[in-house]
Amino acid sequence: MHTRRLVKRSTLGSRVYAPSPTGDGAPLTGVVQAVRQQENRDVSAGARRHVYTVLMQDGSVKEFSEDEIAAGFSQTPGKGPLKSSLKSSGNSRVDGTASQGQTTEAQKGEADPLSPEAVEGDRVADVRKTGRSLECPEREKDHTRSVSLLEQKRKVVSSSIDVPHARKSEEEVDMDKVTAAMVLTSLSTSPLVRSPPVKGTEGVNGWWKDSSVGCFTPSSHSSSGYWSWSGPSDQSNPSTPSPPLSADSFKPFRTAAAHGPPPDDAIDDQDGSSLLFDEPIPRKRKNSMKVMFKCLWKNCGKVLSTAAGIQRHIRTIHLGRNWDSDCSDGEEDFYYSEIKLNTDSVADGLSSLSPVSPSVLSPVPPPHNHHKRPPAESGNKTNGNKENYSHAHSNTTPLSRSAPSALYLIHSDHAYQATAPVTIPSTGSASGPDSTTSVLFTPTSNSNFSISWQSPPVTFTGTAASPTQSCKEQRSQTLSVLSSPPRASGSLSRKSRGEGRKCRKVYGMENRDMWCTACRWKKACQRFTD
DNA sequence: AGTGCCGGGCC
DNA sequence: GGCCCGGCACT
Ligand SMILES: [Zn+2]
Repeated sequence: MHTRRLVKRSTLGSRVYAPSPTGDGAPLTGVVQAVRQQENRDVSAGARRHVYTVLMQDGSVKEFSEDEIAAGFSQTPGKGPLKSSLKSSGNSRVDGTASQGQTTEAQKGEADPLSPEAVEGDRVADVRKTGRSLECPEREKDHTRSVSLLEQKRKVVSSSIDVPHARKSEEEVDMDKVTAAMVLTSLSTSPLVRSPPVKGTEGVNGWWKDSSVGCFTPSSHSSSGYWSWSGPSDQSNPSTPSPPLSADSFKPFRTAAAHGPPPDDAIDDQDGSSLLFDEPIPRKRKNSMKVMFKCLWKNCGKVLSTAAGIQRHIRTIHLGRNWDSDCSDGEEDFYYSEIKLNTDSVADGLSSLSPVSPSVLSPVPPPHNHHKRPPAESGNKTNGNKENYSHAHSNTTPLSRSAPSALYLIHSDHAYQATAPVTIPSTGSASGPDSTTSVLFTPTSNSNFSISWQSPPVTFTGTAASPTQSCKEQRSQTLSVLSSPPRASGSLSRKSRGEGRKCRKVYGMENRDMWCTACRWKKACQRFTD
């Protein structure tokens, strides 16, 4: 509704890049203090152009023409075709009509080649205007495209935020996210190395920090408590105590969803221009995710939709092997990672971003392989069991190696422990020590874990029937774990259902009275919590 | 089709 | 509150 975001107000207060006085070097940033319009049919812009009075970062005040500033913009670091998230939609104004002139126009001049699905630059200008550290990286987007469709939706600020100085292109950031995620996982889970400091990868750290502040802010908090919650514990969530919008909010690449502004509402608020409210969205538990696989090889951001594809890609392109699909030693696993995204819109963005161009900061590839970067070969031929946690498995680093696996084992173990003790109504199973029970409980589906603790990995040493699948699971788990900041720990983005059996299953409908009350009331089981 | 459980309604 | 259940996500 009343969305009115004022029409393109001037860009006063906006931060802009201006050509460096010396003519060449890096552009300086400054804040627009005033804007003047001049009649002067100049070249490009059409009838009029603006002159900006900019307060430079060094304190001086200068005037720049539209073009100059524009140039500054376009040379912004990343040249990413990134598209990302902005969800444009314009309710009432937003679209291009209104604001003609300004920065937008200039930008368009040079940035559109890449991403077709860009959003309108307008929006960008808008945001920028707030003066607050701008964030959304989507500076260069073409505006040409008929965004009309998009515009129909509500406009939401992108989830990715970018700090002006950050010199990375969006894609780089994306890659880094993935990479860092991996790093963090392996490290943080390692019993030996508990501290977060990821040494040697400060670059990664850097963005991680940045993005967590500006980009994602997963405000997930699900009242994971018992059904008799004692109030949602919003730990230190600075933002509004708003209702649990999305529990599944952060997928690494989740960008502004087609619906509300969930992930970044916090940001939005600060932005001061939160025009939209959350729509009704009655129950949003829907999860139409799409899985993509991204190559983590240095400077390669290839994204494919199938694991096989990406594996092949890595094997042939990066590892220099050429045999076919099926026989792999599993090494490729280390060089790609799975990413989930919901709906197509996002997918588009990713794909468009795949053609990476080597730029300043190169993403750090899977840290643990760090040394083994050069096309190594099947060093440890643990055999192609991709059933594993991609990394950590046949790895060289002792540390990382033990970490994740340990974690998983423990985890599963724990889970079983919880259930095992339960006395199953049916048989008395005369002498049924652990072995018996375990057998009993082993769920056929996610047997990866359980098996490993019980019997030698022989099981899957052979040829993994459906590697991708299990792989997938692993990864997703991994990702979700790390994508959530430490504090949000308790709440996973979702509660991967299934897992342990609950009262109903254990006791059966017949013995309903044996269920815990929660179960009886169709609430979250209290007896068998996962 | 079955399970787990959220959101709600009724008392 | 206790209790029940519609309905949905997920398997
Ligand atoms: Zn129960």
